[in-house]
Amino acid sequence: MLTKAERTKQFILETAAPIFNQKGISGANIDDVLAATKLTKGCLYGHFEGKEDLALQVVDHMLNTNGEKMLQTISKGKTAKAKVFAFLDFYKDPLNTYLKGGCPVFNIAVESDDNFPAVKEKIAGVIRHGQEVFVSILNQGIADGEFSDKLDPAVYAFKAVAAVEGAVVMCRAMNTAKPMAGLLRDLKAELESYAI
Amino acid sequence: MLTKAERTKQFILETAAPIFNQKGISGANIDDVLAATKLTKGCLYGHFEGKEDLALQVVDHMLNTNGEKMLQTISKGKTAKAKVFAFLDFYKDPLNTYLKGGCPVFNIAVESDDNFPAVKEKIAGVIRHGQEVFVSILNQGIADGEFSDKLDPAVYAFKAVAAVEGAVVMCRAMNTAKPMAGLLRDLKAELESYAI
DNA sequence: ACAAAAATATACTAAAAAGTCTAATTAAAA
DNA sequence: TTTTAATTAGACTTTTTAGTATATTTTTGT
Repeated sequence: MLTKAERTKQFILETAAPIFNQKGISGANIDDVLAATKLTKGCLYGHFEGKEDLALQVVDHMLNTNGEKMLQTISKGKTAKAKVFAFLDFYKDPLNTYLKGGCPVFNIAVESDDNFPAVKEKIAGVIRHGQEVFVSILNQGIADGEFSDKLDPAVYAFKAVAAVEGAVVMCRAMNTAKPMAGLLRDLKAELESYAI
Repeated sequence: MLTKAERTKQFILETAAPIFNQKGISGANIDDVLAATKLTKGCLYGHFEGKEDLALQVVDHMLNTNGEKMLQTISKGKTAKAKVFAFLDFYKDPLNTYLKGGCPVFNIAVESDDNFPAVKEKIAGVIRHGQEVFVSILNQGIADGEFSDKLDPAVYAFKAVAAVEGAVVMCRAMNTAKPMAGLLRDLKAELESYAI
């Protein structure tokens, strides 16, 4: 069983995640977290060295959770095509993301870009790894005779992720999920055009 | 001729733009702007009511400049295809954007999403308008017999912008422009596949 | 059940950031 | 060119936010 302190820390991370995802690292403040958790400074500073430490651990928590959710989603598909479709469908409701505030990977990527080099490095790793997984799924699909070798895995993987992530931002700004539906249909159709 | 005050204000906006684009509205502070402009508080507060007013006007300035640059870029192309290609090439060097810190539209979209409703509305308008322009260019291309009517303007326009904007963020995070090149080639090839 | 250790509450201090005020300088119109 | 209005400098105040220190309570192992 988890110790009380471990549970408290976990609780802080989970409660702080949507705050940081929505307000960003610069925009979020300690008092927001205290208000949301209904804990006090003494408690929070017992678990984290300061705001920077908290932010870093919240970021880690968000990225880990996101990675797990993604992996779980993809693993539901048996074929390469099913995996890619599952990935795409993960983004079908950009206005109601599992974590309030949209995709943490992108949100953090934008904010960390010129401000938090350590965080930026972490995000770069997440993106690179995601691309590797995506590419290897497509390669497997080609090897299994599921797709023609005319399909360029690296190009499709990058386009799919970039488009879908960009679409989340655009849909959220415009407050409509409609264009996302068209995009997902299109990306699926393109992949199917390589089906053998 | 511009009055001195007008020039000073313009100078402040131009100097503050990259600061806000890189650090965000929450992350940027007045002292950053004062340091960069080498002006003093009295001066700055003579031109702006406060940080919020400054931020709003900087955002406007960035969006206007971006819109002009985009329009200018697109208008260089005579045919619909040339216009779209020009648009796409606008993003070919995501690591060295004309405004330091990447695309202001996306940066602002991400930050304003859950924090600055007024700014978010403005961004939504910019995105919507961009889509309208893009779609009408493609429609013109179809009308002119440049493209087959199999091309779905709304879908292509949304995908192109989402992908290219998403790609900017990903490339910047990973610190490489390489995948962008592949994406642009792919988006161009797809458009050309509709050429008559 | 009890003692030691850990966790939490509260009041406090420190630092950073925003914003104000008055004097001086400088630009623009008569 | 002079005079009035606008602009700018710089020190000051206020507010917000981060962080600390100590007392108290609660866990946890014996």
